[in-house]
Amino acid sequence: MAAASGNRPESTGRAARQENHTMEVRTRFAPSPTGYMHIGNLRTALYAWLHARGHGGKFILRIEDTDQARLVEDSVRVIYESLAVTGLDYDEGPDKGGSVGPYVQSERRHIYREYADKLLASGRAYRCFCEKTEKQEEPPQGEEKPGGEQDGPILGYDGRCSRLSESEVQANLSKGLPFVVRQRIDKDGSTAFKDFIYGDISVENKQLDDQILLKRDGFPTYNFANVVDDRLMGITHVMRGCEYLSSTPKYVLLYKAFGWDCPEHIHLPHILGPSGRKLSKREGSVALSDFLNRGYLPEAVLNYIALLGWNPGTEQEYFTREDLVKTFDIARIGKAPATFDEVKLAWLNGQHIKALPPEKAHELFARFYPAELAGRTDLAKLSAHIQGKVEKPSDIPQMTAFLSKLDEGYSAELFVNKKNKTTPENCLAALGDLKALLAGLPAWDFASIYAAVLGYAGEKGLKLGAVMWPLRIALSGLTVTPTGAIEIAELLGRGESDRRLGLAMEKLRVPL
RNA sequence: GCCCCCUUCGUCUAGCGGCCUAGGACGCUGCCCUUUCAAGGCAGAGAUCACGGGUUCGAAUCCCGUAGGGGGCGCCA
Repeated sequence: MAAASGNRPESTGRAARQENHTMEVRTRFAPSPTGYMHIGNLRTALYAWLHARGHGGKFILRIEDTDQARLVEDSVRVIYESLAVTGLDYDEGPDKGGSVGPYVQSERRHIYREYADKLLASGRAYRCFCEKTEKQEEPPQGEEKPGGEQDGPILGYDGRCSRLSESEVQANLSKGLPFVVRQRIDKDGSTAFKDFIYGDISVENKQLDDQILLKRDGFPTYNFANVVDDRLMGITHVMRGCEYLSSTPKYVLLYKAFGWDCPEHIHLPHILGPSGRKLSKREGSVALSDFLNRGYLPEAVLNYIALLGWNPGTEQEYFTREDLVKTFDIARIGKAPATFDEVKLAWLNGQHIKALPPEKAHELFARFYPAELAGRTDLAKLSAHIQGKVEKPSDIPQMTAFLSKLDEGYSAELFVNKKNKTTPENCLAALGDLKALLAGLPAWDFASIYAAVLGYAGEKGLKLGAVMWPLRIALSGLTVTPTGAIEIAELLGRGESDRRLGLAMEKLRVPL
């Protein structure tokens, strides 16, 4: 106990957070099959996985498919693939088995019914025969709310069926009326729990609705299935987004109703999109596949999202998956939401690309080379040249377009550069000399071309940059290229290099 | 509307009462470099720690309030 704060609620500062090491750590990732892996969910999975792996515990995959209306075909496969590609391996799951299965909620309906019956028997739950009340649709975005007074839905269920007599219930039942099972919540007092990240959270019970446990179709709600499953599966640390923070007291009440101890609750701060709202599809990429398709490495994505809401307490930012396992600590998860910044992700991706063995980098880049480049240049060599500077492989087609086709309309003004003291005149002269020099070269490889250019610069008393500048532009039509000028010449080949040099000279003969 | 949570450079963050004239990273700017740009190395700009009160010899750090932001209030998860 942190005594520093006297008899005030305990500090939620990091030093005050202590872990319970008495039992084996079991964490779970419990996605619902939506058809794609949301980057925020992936972070939740990552943290849960890291915590299990870092403590020699078990990581469990559970599929939460209790919403029959929203089933998306093939979406469980997306979950498997996402976890596989990111290396978040699980010890128990639908396709792995385990002693507390099944691991798909739709296959556990008899279990939920059994537990709902227990609650019904003890009076902690009741049958509700009321009409279905669904959430009304939000008004379309950007539309004025007339009167300006109708924000938010009206507060919950009035609990009328909780007062039904036993005979009334039996009568309804024999009439075959459909019903849901609701949790009976005493509206007096308040319910508190201690979140590992956010500290003491307390909500007045009158704020809590008699939540539905079993739906009309017999499927459990998330609320109910979650509590039952986490308990039955022996989950010690429940990690999930903090949108559940204010409804957790309801879950706590459910644990109490069963006479169960609560697991450790670890609510994670949100990841925000550029607008400051929860990261969502409408403002850019949220699916893991979006990032993978653009050539982000799974490990870089993991590295980046790990840092969104967590930090190691050191200045290290580059982490392999194994580094993360060694370093990750739930005590260093923050409370404030974090904005997703693709620019920094790209930088980190560049760092991970640099660390790749050259074959692996080439394998990654190869997916992005335009077909027309394949026949013209040595792509493996190109990959080696650009490995140090590619951050986002999906940029490759645009970065390398000049190699397969020169944009001949580039402006001769590009040759003028103050720093290198280049003018159209001296560029023309240099290019003329170089063209002749290179044409006579016995071998066409980097070393030979470089030696020739270097020799020429020395002979003329020019800075190398002053020679490279016009050469680069002549060969590429660009002032910025992904590789050095010599590499370009080598990749282009003797004939094409010569042609481009000639073209540049023609351009330079026309006065600006 | 009611409830819960959050608030340090543009962004991710360090910070747990004196080490803070607030540190690091991305981005930005500049310099260095016998390949321009990039990469790499170095340097710099950038935060009156949301605001206002209090506690204290001393507060970014503790307390209270205000504002702003986010989330929840579904037979969705």
